[in-house]
Amino acid sequence: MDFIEKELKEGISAAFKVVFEHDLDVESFSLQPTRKDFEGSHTFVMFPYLRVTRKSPEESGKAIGEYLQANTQLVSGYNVVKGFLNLTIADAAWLNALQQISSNDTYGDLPSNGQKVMVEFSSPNTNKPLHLGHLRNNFLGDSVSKILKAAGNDVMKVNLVNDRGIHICKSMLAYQKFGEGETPDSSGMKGDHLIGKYYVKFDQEYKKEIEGLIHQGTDAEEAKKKAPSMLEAQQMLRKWEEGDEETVALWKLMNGWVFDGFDVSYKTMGIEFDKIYHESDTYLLGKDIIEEGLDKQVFYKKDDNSVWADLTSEKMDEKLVLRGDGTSVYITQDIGTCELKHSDFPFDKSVYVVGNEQDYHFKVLFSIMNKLGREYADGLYHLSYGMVDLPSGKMKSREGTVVDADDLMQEMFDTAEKQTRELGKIEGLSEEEANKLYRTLGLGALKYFLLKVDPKKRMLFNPQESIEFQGNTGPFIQYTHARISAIMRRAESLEIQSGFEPVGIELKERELELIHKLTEYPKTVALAAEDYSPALVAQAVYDLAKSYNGFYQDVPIFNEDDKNLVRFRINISQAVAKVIRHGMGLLGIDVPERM
RNA sequence: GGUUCCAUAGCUCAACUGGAUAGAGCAACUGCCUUCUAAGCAGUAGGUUCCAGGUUCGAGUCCUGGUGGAAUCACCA
Repeated sequence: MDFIEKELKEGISAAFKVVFEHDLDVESFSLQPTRKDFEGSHTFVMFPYLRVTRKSPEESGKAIGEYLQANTQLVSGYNVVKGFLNLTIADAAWLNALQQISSNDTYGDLPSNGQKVMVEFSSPNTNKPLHLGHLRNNFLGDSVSKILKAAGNDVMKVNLVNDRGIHICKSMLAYQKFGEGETPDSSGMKGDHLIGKYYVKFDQEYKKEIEGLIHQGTDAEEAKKKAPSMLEAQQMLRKWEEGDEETVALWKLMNGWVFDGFDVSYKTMGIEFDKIYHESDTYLLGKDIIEEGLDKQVFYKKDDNSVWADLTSEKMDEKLVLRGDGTSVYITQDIGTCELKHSDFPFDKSVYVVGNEQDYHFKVLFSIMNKLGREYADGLYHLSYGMVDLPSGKMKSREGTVVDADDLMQEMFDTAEKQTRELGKIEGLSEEEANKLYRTLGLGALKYFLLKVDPKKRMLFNPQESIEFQGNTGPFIQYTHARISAIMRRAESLEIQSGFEPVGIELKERELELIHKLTEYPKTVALAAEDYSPALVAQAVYDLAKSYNGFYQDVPIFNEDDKNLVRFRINISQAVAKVIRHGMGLLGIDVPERM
């Protein structure tokens, strides 16, 4: 909380004590920003306290306002409309706040809270390339990690790669049959795209076989199970699990290609992990915990030897945790992996960035960890984000209705280049600088587009209407930063010293608005961390940039006789740029010095 | 069918967690580049917040019941 708000709340609390002889806990209420149509910046709502004041809302507000104005340096005026007490803060306090912000190089970073947080995201399958949905996942996970870190947590970013299983075998099988020794080098394709091609190929063949069987009179469900391709894929999975040399060699070869491809994509996205888990190493985990659960009577056995968890008391169903033949299912692995993660990094919180289609799975998982008596179970959190829809509906890899991640990023870079050229803004840039700028802008537009929406909500992406560079967009905010950079360059060339004297300055509306927004920024970071919501940061940074552009339009910076005022306005600009850079950084977006 | 989530301007999204006259961007229309970057700024128009009740001084937000949509309810992952 910034000191203006802190002092204000303490003042209000003191006012209640003196005027109404009532103890009002500072933590028990909050102030809200005053609506634009009224005088003032902070508003206190009187309605909830009328029982205490035993006066009309207007009289109560007036009494508090009067006290604050008379007894604090902070409040220079007030007005009461209905039950809303609007408070005006003295210019000196705002100027003081700006100086504090300016002198703080890590403004926006909150003090350490000693909490360890693990964030798991991305978690791709190695049988197909990344698509738009993965982009939302990756950007979200990366941004949330950065926000949590800024909010004072010790953060560990992990990626659990799903590199084994029947879906991988499908690609392998199709490659064996139709691949003819093709490699990423020979085909000129990125490894993940090459493998994806064979995954689609498998599905086509498989569908043909099903149709053939149905034509011969087999019913649909039966045909899906009996199709030769599927039987072969299952056979291959068994061979893989037995460690068959030839199968494992092919698996390693093809996975290697995919990883090379993914590395390129992650690099383009600007995303890194602290640790990578492979499901091929972890898929057998969890069985010993199932044993433990049986001993503790958290689980029970059925006649066929299969093991179950009964969650009916928590309005969920029974859940299979181990098959009758002793092999594991999805949740078995997750139970084991959860334990492994905690022993690797004893977290207070563990965040799973996974789509909301798995809501039920995680509810079950967390409930089981809880029943098993894991003290860390309360810290498990499913960051459940909504799907990205296309106008045609949901994306499906197998049906080819996906927006490919690499293609989309390239399109964004191309669009950025086109727009930059059209606006004639490449003058004076080297080829290398220009290319870097296109990437910064293109990726900024894309990340901002996906992160500005509340993660929990599903969102729509229309490929026909390309992502904008004007309005509420990444490039708009980047542009604001570039503008300020230009001002800083000019200030430097004019040898204007930084810093200003906080006296004799009468704040303009636009200046006050900017400082007010700057002071609220740390609160936004804290709230974004609490809600796991980069959207809050995006909104705040956009608001700030929007305000700055208004200021830029209305208020001259250099064309001003009072040199102290010039320095003050440069100081504001610098502080705004600092917060924009910090906020965009939390979204994983770079800001350019010129554009 | 059960469970969970969602429904706000023509479109994409906000609304500080129950506060004042519901805000931005895009699209449409008007203005503003011989002064610091027009990827900008200012303005016009656009709303029965899906419907019907309820709680409250106050409801887009909470409760109940509808309508419409999505996800999930696998010995797939």
